[in-house]
Amino acid sequence: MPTDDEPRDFIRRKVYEDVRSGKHGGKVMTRFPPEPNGYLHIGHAKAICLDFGVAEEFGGKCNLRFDDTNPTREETEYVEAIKEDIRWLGYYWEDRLYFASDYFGKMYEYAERLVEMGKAFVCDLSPEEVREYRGTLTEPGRNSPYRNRTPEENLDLLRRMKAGEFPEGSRTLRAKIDMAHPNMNMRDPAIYRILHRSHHRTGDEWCIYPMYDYAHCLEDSIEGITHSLCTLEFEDNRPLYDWFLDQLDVFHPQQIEFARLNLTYTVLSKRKLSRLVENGVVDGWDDPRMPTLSGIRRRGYTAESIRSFVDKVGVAKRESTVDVGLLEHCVREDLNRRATRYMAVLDPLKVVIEDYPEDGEDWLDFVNNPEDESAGTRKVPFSREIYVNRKDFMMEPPRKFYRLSPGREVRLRYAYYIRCEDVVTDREGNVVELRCSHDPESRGGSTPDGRKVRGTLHWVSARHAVTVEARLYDRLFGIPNPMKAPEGGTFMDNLNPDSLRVLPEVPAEPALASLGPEDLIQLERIGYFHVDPQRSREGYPVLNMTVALRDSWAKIEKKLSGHGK
RNA sequence: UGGCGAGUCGUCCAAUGGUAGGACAGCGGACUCUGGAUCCGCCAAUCGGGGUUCGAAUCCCUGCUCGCCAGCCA
Repeated sequence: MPTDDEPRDFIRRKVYEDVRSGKHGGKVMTRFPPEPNGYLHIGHAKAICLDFGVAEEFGGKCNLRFDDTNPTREETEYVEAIKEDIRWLGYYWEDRLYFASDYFGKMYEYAERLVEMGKAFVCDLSPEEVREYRGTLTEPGRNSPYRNRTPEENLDLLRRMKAGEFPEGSRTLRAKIDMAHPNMNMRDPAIYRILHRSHHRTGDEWCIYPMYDYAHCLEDSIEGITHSLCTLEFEDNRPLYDWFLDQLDVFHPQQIEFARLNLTYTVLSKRKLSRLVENGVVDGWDDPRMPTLSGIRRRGYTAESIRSFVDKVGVAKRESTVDVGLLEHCVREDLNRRATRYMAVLDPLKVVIEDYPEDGEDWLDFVNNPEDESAGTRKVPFSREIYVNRKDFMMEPPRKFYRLSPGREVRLRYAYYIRCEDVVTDREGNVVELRCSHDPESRGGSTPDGRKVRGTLHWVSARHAVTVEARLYDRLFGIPNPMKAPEGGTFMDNLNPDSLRVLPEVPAEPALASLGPEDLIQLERIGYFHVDPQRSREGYPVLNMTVALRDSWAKIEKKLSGHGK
């Protein structure tokens, strides 16, 4: 329980006050209630961190409960994937794994009770008729002609519904509230519908299934949930949540709503995400470009960075869209601390050190992680022919360009100072090779004379290089709000065509060949990468770019070209 | 023209009658063997109009804007 500082948001403040005032004996119990019909995404991470976090902070517990009340769309496959995602995020439900379907019996008993109390009735209206009778936002609805059936008749009908005597969709059990209520949810909402479907857990035991509003409040009540946290769109459902619990006179949790997470350059809805998968825009639910937890994980995001992100985003009731840049900041922050540094050259340009012995070789000390001294050093091979990045050379450098150009001296990271003596071009004038000299005094990366060299380049010894694959990812959508579609278009029209670039033959230092699966690394001066557990093969790691390093040269470059024109 | 909810720097979150603060982004600088990291600084906001008060982002009135709700989905 937070001691010195005040609760961080309105939910924690409410819980804090309830605990202090002794409500529920000062106990806190929450739940994370996913429907097992799809994969979890970063938006769910916010809910998970809130549900589990609040419980943890106030000495309570959080249940994992699958809200499986609709057999037409739920599957066991999702149950396992969801459990894995939550575990990965670092939250534990211990032995508190529940299913709404565990309570079907109890819920049915309660339904009979409502019928006996005259608070629910069996309605024979068709779905179309129900819609007509419901009225509109501005006009009241009309009572169902079946609304006045006696409790005895209703009970008999309900039992026969349960026994499977009626076809799917022919009848419903409805709450008897008020067809003129300004809140549509209170206009005699359905409690049970007939569905002759096998359920992933209860099989064919049931052919009537409870609706969300009826089921959810009872699930919470049965589990003794004190604070039932959900998103804003359920605000209108709260009166109904309370109504059922009041009628039944059972333990009454409090539902509290908060704004769901939205992200720029991203879509976060199962429907839209599945459209990306179905249309082959991405490789699957765990494509590293997907905002699903499995995708993000494969991309190389750490659980810690997600939790830190959720923490920074905060919780409120205002609908908002968080800059995806904040997420990127959070991974960089975490990865900077923990990623081992390596060198690889994405766009190689050959450099020959002319005054270096033909078959010479040198193993130089490379700092594994400047942020973590305990990570130590390793040896990296150097030789006469190396690769540097093509963009680190310019024939005619603009102002403030500190890298290689004719006659210019730069440092090779942890190796030598080299000077560009000559440039080899092909017929079209393309630079194909650089001829350089080196200063033997500069071995390791500095000279006794203390001379200043501004540019430091990463490099790979050609003779020693191993080959890796690099997969460079960019935002899936090209504009901040993908939903802002052109006339007659959809969010699919806003896809970024360059969201994936594959470089199958990247020369890299030898150490990269022996990376373990799921290693988190930094390729110096490029970005953070994650060894793809599915695509990598022995000796040929496939590196997913998690996020690029901040690139202030790119900014300067942009500004220079902007002013130049 | 029904009900519910929300409006604070570009973005996200604080301040709950007493100096509008933090984070990200942006801009400038220092430092640096990653143009990374780090450090310092700067820019930048209370939806409008009335009112109450010594004092209002906060309370009252009024207007405006945005979101959600008419599944036998959750």
